[in-house]
Amino acid sequence: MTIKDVARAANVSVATVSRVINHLGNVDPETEKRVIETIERLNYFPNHSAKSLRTNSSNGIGIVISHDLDYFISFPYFVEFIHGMSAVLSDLDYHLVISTEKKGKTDSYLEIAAKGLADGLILFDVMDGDERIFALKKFGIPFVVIGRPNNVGTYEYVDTDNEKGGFIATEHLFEVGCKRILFINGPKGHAATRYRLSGYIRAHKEKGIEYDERLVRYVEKNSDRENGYILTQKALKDLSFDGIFVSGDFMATGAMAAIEEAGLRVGKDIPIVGFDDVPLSAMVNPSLTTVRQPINEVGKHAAMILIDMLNGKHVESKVLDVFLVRRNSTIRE
Amino acid sequence: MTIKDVARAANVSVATVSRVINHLGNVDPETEKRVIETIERLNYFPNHSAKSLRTNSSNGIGIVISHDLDYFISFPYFVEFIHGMSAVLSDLDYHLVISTEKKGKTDSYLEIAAKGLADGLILFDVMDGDERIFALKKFGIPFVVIGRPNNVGTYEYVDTDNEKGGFIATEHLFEVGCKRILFINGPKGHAATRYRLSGYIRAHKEKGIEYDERLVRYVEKNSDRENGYILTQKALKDLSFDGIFVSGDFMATGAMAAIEEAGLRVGKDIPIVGFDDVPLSAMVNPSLTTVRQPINEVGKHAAMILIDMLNGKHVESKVLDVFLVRRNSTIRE
DNA sequence: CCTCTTCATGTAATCGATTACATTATACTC
DNA sequence: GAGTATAATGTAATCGATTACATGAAGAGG
Repeated sequence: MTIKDVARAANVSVATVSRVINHLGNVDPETEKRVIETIERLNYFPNHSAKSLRTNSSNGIGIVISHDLDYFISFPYFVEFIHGMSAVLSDLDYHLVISTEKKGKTDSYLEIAAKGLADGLILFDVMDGDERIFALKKFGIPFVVIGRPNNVGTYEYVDTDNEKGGFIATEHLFEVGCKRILFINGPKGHAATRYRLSGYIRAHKEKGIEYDERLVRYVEKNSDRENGYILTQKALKDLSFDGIFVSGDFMATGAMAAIEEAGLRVGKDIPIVGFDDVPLSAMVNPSLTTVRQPINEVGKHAAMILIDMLNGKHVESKVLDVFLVRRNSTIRE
Repeated sequence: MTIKDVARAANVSVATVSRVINHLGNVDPETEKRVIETIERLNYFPNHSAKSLRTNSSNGIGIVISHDLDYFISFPYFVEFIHGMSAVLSDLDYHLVISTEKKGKTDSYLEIAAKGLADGLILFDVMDGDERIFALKKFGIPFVVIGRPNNVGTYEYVDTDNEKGGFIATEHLFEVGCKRILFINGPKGHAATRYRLSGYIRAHKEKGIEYDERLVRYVEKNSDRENGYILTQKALKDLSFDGIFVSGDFMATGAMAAIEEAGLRVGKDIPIVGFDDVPLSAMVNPSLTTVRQPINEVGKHAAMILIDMLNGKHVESKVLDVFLVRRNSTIRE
């Protein structure tokens, strides 16, 4: 079933069919109607490869996922992100192309665009100094970064306001009476880790409390429950603190477990604030006060910005607001 | 950068370059070396659309996600599933194409294949009697179904052993002394719902306990915490039971909350078994005994079967084993 | 009634790969 | 050394769309 078949069946030329499909005008309403009917009757869909080849554009947006599952797990909202993107993409007749970084190969992200499988890329696991950004710019491949990594030159991005997140989490802990707040942060080298620390420090400044570097701990790699547990246990031995801000809800549940195991009560003795607001956070006991990020919106904006770039429009990076979800882990009563 | 540029630069014809790229042999080792070097020097990647157009195959596997987020949320392992698929796909040089069901349109799943964007589809939200299956067969589009819906003719599928899951969950509850087990099942019309019920019934038969239909409740639509809570509360009024099997861990946390609110203790008074083993399940208090499904493997097998189909190989549907993860929600002590 | 637009439509080149077929060179058989 | 198989390579058609350009008809203006 090709455009020729449709043309024949509708008794017009392929050019006319193409004009109808692409709404280019200059077609007699009568003819147009006949063509549309024929298209539907024959169940014709224009061949994507042919169109793509001819127009030199694929209408695909590429995502490359790293080979190890780690990052996936530490990005609990991946599905929500994809869904946010999808809504925009399908409205504009784009689709998502997902490729996986092959073992041993490191340039799948380039390949997907160079091949013409995607017109642009979304990068969502970029570390400070990531050299992929330079490669993409060198090859002139449009892309949008989720987050704001350092030392990678300039680029368009969509991020949540991690600085504010760090600030309101810390501020809230001050509000419920904490004085020395343990901060279990994400891995070094991530933009979010840096921004959340800034927020944490700013909250100290505004409160007039001196910032004690020793209270900030970084997870080695994965922000999972296990590491939250271990780091908290260690901190309990090392130093004194009266509240915890944990940069990730899975980690936070680990911290909660360590606190309770030490005979302390989460909330009453040690208030805890998490980050992310994963479904889990409402369900644990006590439920977890946490910072919620509009991940769905991140996906939406990333898609919109990228598509605007592809259409040569002026685009602006975006930082989306976050807010505190108050639950029981910070109630003293 | 096209195959012509490479041919010119390597001083051969496009045919020879193509032979090298596709490992078709009949190329002088000397020439081959020169061509490979040229390809790498020029950073050439064959145009996907051209190849796809000519060979009439896209190397894409399609997934269409429904427009509402509901299903997504009730499929907590979506990411794991995608990741399982991805590993296989990238090894075999396939990629994933994700499209979203457009508002008002209902044939995105057909379109994606008819356009030639994907060579085959994975369907993972098929209800009993879903008419998409018939359409796909009519158009000769290869596909693999996740799950085993009824009344949709024959098809290839990958599923987890939900019958066994229902059985071992129920059996375990009998083992810890339950006699009347409330079963909060998923929505009617889903294959998993049916199979889990069969397992539940079989466990009764083997134990010699009469199966009481009134103990089985179905959630209306979403297997979420809210509905688990509501159904359990209602059951507490309606009937007597001494254990609960909940067809989904999110729902199970709702059930746990309702039980505790009623002044009963989960485990000691009312043991509860869930299904899915989402990350949450290990973190709630008490931790949830549940049935674990190898979702990653489901993704892997779905990809393998579909690709085998595309290559005209003989394929066999697959049912993957499940197992019980024993935690504290079924400890009496 | 002749010229000039404008509209509706068609013809054919084109995008970048694959591949059937042709061609040449080389090696092998007897 | 003639005949033939085999290897290495090239030429050109092809996939299915888009689109520049050509064409003819109809309407406008004088």
